[in-house]
Amino acid sequence: MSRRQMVRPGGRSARVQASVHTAVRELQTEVGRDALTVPLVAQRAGVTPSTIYRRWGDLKELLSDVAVERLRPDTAPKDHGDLSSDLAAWAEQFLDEMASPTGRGYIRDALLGDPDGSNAGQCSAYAVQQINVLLTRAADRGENTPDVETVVDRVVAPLMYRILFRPDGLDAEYARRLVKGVPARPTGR
Amino acid sequence: MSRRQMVRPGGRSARVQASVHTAVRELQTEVGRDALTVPLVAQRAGVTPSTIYRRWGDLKELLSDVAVERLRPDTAPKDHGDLSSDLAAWAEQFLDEMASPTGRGYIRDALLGDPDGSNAGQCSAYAVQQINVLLTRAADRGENTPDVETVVDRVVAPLMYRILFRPDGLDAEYARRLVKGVPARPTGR
DNA sequence: CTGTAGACGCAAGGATTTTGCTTTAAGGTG
DNA sequence: CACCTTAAAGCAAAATCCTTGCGTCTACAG
Repeated sequence: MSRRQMVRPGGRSARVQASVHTAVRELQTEVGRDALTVPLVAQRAGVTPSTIYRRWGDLKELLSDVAVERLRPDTAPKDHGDLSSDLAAWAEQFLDEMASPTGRGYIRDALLGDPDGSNAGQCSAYAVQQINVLLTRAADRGENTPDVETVVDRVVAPLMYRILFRPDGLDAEYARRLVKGVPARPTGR
Repeated sequence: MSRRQMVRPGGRSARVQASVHTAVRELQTEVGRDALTVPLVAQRAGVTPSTIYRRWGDLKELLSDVAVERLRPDTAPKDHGDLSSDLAAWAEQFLDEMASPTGRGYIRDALLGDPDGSNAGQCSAYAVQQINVLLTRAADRGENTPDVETVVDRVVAPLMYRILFRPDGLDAEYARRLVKGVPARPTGR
C-alpha cells in the first residue's frame, strides 16, 4: 500500500478508497487497462479527480495498489500428501496465474507505481507466506524441509524472472523441473 | 527498441533520435528522472513535442528505449582463470550495477514502457550473451560447463527477483553463494 | 534531376494535472 | 452531548500536457 492509504480507517476515507478501487476493477474489465484515466475512474467512483490525485499521486500508484490487492492469494494451498507434490502443485498454479496476460499486467502495475518498493515487497511476502504453509506442513509430517529463501531462489525467482523478461516458452513442465531442483534439506548459509 | 525506431537509419531521423536520447540522459542527471516530461526533453533536444509523441508514443516508451541502451554491457567480462571465478566476478558486478538506485530505475523503466516485451527481452539477452562468453571460454579451457539457462535460473533470476521485489539485504556474498549453487555440468532437460 | 513518401514543425483544440480555497465529517475533549 | 481540531473531499480556475490536421522539408529511389 502507498503511503497515503489506511489513514482514518473507518468512515468516509474508507468509503472513498473502496469505491475508487471498485471503479478501477470494473473499468479494467469494461474498457481495458490502457483506456483507464484518472478522470474516468473518478467519475465512476463518484469522486472528483483531485481526490485521487491527492491521495494516490497518479494513476500508476493507484493501479499499483489495486494490483497488489488482486495478487493476494485468497486460499491456502491444497495438501497433496508430501512436500514435493505440494510445491509442484503450488508452482504450477502460481505460474498459471502470474503468466497470464492479466497476471503479468498486475505484476507490472504492482512494480511500476511503487515509489518505495513496499507494494513489490508485499507481492513477495504473499509468495513467502504460501510457501511457509507448505513447509511447516511438511515439517509437521516429519519431512526434511529446505528453508523458504531457498525455495524463493530456486522456484519463485526463476518463474518471475521469465514471466517479466521472457514470457515465451513457459509451461507447467518447467515449473515442475524447478521444483525438482530444490534441495531436500536446508542449505548451509 | 520500439516499433518506431531505426527507420531511415541515416540522416535527419537518426540525428533526432540521438539528440532526444542525449537530452533524456542529460536531464535525468540534472533534474532527476521524476521531473522529466516530454516537453522538457523536446526543448532540450531542440525538437517539438509532437515529434516525440509521434515516434515514441509517450514518455514511458522513450525512457524504456533509453534504459535498454544504458543496460547494454559495454565491455566483455574479465578472465579470472576458471569458470566459477568468472561467474562470481560477473555476478558481483551485475549486482553492483543493477541493485543501485540508478540501475533499478533503468530496469523498471525498461520493463515499464514496453508494450510488446521486446525491451525486457533485450535485457535478458544481454545477460545471456555475457554468460555465454564465460561459458565458451570455460569450454575452451576444457572445463565442464552448465548450460546458459541453468545459470539464468540459478544466478540471474534470483538476483533480479530480489532487486525488483526485495531490494534489502543484497550483497556480494549472496551473489557468490548463488554462483556456488550452479551445477558444474549441464542439467538433463 | 525529379518524384515520392516518411518524418518533422507549427499551431489549435481537447484532455489531464495541479493548486488555492471552501466545505464536510471523523475522532477527540470537556 | 456539544464543541473543537484537523485530515480529507469538493469545487473551480489555471497550468501543463497530449493529440491532431496540415504544410514543409529531406532522405532515398528511379
